Formats: sequence, structure tokens, C-alpha cells
Amino acid sequence: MISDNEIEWANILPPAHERRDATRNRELILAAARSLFAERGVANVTMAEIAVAAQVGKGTLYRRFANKGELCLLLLDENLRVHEQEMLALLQRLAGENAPYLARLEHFFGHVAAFTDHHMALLFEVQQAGIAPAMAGIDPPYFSFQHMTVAGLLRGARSAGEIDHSLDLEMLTGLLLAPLTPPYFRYLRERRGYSVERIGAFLGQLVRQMGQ
Amino acid sequence: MISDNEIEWANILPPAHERRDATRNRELILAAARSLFAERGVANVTMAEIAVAAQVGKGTLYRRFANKGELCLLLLDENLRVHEQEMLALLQRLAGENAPYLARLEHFFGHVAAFTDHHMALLFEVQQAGIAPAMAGIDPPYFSFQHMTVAGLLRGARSAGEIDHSLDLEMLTGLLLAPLTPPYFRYLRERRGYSVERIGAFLGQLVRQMGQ
DNA sequence: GAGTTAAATGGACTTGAGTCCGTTTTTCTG
DNA sequence: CAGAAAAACGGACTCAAGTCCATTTAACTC
Repeated sequence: MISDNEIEWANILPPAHERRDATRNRELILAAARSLFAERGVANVTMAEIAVAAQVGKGTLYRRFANKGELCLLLLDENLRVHEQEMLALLQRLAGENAPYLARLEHFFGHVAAFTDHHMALLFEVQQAGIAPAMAGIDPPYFSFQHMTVAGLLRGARSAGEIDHSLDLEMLTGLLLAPLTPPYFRYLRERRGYSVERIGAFLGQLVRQMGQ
Repeated sequence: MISDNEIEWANILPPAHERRDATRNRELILAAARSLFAERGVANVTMAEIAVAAQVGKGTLYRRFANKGELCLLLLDENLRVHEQEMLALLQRLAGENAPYLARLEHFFGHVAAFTDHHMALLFEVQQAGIAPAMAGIDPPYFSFQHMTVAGLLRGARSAGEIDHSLDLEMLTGLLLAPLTPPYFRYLRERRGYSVERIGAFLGQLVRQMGQ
């Protein structure tokens, strides 16, 4: 399961020995993208525009980023790492307190919802592009970090007798994460007008429901 | 809620008084599309190819169908109507037998899963295009028929005391239907290798779980 | 059945994604 | 500090989606 994560990042992190021009251009591109995104919104910027702004050929741009989603993922990289560390710390604390697994899940959902909301525009692009292009649209295990965490907590909950033994945890994991998937999340927020809190709370409520 | 449905169909059904050439071309287009789709798969056929095969200009094609999804929706029209009638009949029968609402839901999910599987390729295009283009990706109330039905059954279940009173039924409806959404469904089937039965069964199990 | 008008047509055009490949730059080796 | 090999570059090119509008055609009127 870890391997998913590694595959996902492998294409995106700069290689060990990068040529000087490559480094320079990578930075030009990221800076140009950041600035254009800030100025006009992620969705309204084309790859060609980024190339022009970065004073770089289209081929160069695509050599490094197969699509806008990959570029956005790298832009998010730092935030993503911090977020994951915080979640890990949170979960460790809750584990130390011997909190019920379902309560840990509830906390986790709340934080992920907040994170997703905060970075919606970039996350949406990442999702749209899809790590595996064939699966553009929905990719429930999306960031495998989320998937692994929820799957782990659900297994814990089952072992601890907090939820029914017969539940299909693999599917349940994906289902619980679906509303936190950028397109679904955006739909809930923008089309339905739900607050971040309502979305987080719903998942918490649902998960508590599993425990009867 | 009905109005969603009406809006959805309004653009797609031929207008009351259609000119003869329009009718002829509409039929040429549908026939050409059907044949190309059968021959090479829905996903591998472009709009331009359909126009050529139908011996019709691109403008004509787009005048009638804003995108491939709309074309696919019309191709599915008959099947969709039959499916809806069957579901209505099924639900009426179950209502007559005074079956628990959760049992009715379980049946419904099973049938919808089968239908979705059967028409996956076309449904996927419909979904991709999105009725509202902005919402390409996921549109949980997708076919509002499904949404209305599930929402109604859940309300019934709540009134009958089969599920917790505090559950956010609006969100729950969307969540339960998410796995039946073409991209998610395809992901489960093709990437995860789940059987149609497993998907249907999971939803049934989940819904039963709601009833403790 | 000629004239009028509104609808419908077809294909050139625009736009953006993504690829390809001849040229340039870096880095390594002697 | 050559000279060669590998990596990176850039922009022209392809492909498909979707738009636009000058021209054609059906339908209605007298």
C-alpha cells in the first residue's frame, strides 16, 4: 500500500542530479504558475500561458509536468507534507489517549475537510488530471495517505469491536472519502452550499452510526 | 425537485415542431453514432467522426448535441425510461407488501448497479460531459430520478423509525449514490475488480447498518 | 407557386492540450 | 580546455473540441 504513494510521488519530485538549466527552468515555471494562479485563478490559466510567462518552451514545460495537475501537485507539495505530519501527530496523540477509533476518524475527517477546502482549486486540478489519466474523474484512494489512514482506523475500530465485523471495509473507506474528493467536495460546497463543518460533521455522524 | 429532471431533458428531447431536414439529420446522426460506437467503442469515437459518418457538418451536429454526453443520453433515452418504469413498479410492489424501507432501498441499489454496469460506456460519457458543464466530474444527484427515489425511501425509513432521526438525509442520499456514479462505478469495477454484486451488496449492507 | 422569413446547415476557424524532433546546453572525460 | 554523449530545450505540429456565420432550405403566406 505504501508503494502507491511512492509511485505517485516518483514522477513529480525532481531527480537526484538535475542539470543547472533544468533547475532554473523548473523554478521559473513554478514561479510563473504561482503568480498566474494567484492573479487569475487556477482554472483560468492555460499551460501555454504558463510557458510564455516562464519564458520557456511548451516542450520544456511538458517535459517536467505531464499536465496542470502535476504542476499543481508540486505547488501543493509543502502543504501536503505539513498536513500529513499534523495528521500523524494528531492521530498519535489520540492513540495515546486511547480515544475510540471512531472518534479518531471523526477528527481526521474534520481536518481533511478543512484542508481540502483551503486548497480546493489546486486539488481540483490534481484530481481532474488524475495520477492515472484513465481514471480522471474519481480516484477514491486519491492521496493514498488518506486512504491508508482511514482504512487503518476502520480496521482498528473493527478489532476493537466498535463496528460490525461483516462490513466491507475496503469499500467503506473509499465511500467515506468520496465527499472529500475535490469534485465532490466542490459540488457540496458550491452547488449545495454546505459548510465545511456540515460536511465534516456528516462524516463523523455517519461513522458514529456505524457503531450503532 | 421534479424541475431538475425537466430541465435536464428539455435540451435533449426534439422540439415539438421540427423541420424535415432537422429530423432527417438527427436520425442520421444517431444512426451513425450508434454504429460507430458499436464498432469501435464509445470512448474511441470523436464528434468529428460522427459528423462525417452522418454526412453532416460539424455545426449541425453541435446544434443538436452540445457534446458527446448529450448524444449518449439520447441514445440511452429508451433504456432509461424502461429502467425507471421497472423501478417504479418494483417499488410499488414492495410498498404493497409493506416491505421495510431499508429493504426497498437495498433492492433499488441492486437494480441500479446492474443497470449502470450494463450501460457503463454511455453513462460515463454523459457523466463526463455533465449536464452542467461546470460540474463535470461528479454530480451526485446525477439522474435526479435516482436521487429522488433514494431520498424518498430514506425519508420513509426515518418516519418508520428504521434509521436514526438525526442523520443528514440529504447528504446521505448523495453519498449512497456516489458508488453508482459512472466514474466511481467504473473505478470499482475495472480498477478494483469488484463485481456488480459486491457493489450492490455493500450498499445494501451499509443501509442495513444504518438501521443498527 | 413566388416571396418571405426563420430555422437549419456546413465547414472554416479558434482554442487548448499534448507530442515530436532538430538544435542547444550542460556535464563528463581525457 | 577540447570533444563527445546525454540531457534539456523550444516551438512548430497534430488532434479534438467547440464556435461562428455566410449560405441554403423548409415552411408558411398570399
